[in-house]
Amino acid sequence: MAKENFFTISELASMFDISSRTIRYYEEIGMLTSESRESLTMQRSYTNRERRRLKMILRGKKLGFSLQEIREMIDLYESNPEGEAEKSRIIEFADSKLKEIEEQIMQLQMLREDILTYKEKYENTRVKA
Amino acid sequence: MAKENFFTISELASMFDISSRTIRYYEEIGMLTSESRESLTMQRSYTNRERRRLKMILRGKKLGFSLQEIREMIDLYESNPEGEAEKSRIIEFADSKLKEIEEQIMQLQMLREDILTYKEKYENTRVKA
DNA sequence: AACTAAGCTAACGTTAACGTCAACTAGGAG
DNA sequence: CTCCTAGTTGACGTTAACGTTAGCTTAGTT
Repeated sequence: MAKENFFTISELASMFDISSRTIRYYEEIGMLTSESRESLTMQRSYTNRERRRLKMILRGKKLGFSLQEIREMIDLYESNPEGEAEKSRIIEFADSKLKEIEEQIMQLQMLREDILTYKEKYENTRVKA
Repeated sequence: MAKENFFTISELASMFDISSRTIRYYEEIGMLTSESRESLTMQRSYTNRERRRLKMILRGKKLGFSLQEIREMIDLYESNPEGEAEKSRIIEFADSKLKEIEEQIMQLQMLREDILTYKEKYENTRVKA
């Protein structure tokens, strides 16, 4: 019943308004994997799975994280902890990321307040001439 | 009555745990200005004014903005609009930045939720062996 | 058959944001 | 006076994240 959703590289690229080169680069550094290539044409093809992964990557970028940091967060999503040690290591990592994110949210809210303040200052300012 | 607060470059650097080179670089690209140099020794000196500016710059960086974007936002704080046209241009810029920031906050909150979800998933997972 | 569009690999180019290093100077400590 | 520390100006080096170009293949069109 699964819809046969396969995308070419340029289709996937235009979905997110990025270049094909960017997608190949993400694969190059192991952040994205293409389905097993058609062994004849060597063309990459993507499914919704990769589309979601790419979406996560781009969200991370918009938030100011490096590709390396994003990779670690995605690994978090996909990791399957073997043993209690790894499990708690993962949970610790998640907690530290959560703290970081909450701090970032706070800072953004402060920045927002600052800009609002200055904006209002201008709005109430009589302009010369 | 103003306290005589003058900092050397390395003092200012260590306040924020950055290098002197970074501060010189910010001056190089015109994001930071040092007080009129001692014309003899050519040494830079900074006041609380520059300290605040630097703090804003570093906050912007932590939030993922480029130095160029940060410069524009700081210009916003310091601009003194000449004429109605510029005034409304500035207000429009502020509004667009505010939208961007609010969007970013939303995305961060979603990311936070995602990580929380995955974290709980792991916490409730029995680990093999 | 000839052409065009889309994809591929390999490799070099580019920009932002500094790091690093060399060669110099000014100000104290001993 | 000598040495050490901290500062200065170039200028070249570095890394992440792609952009760009060349040379090749395959698939579909006229």
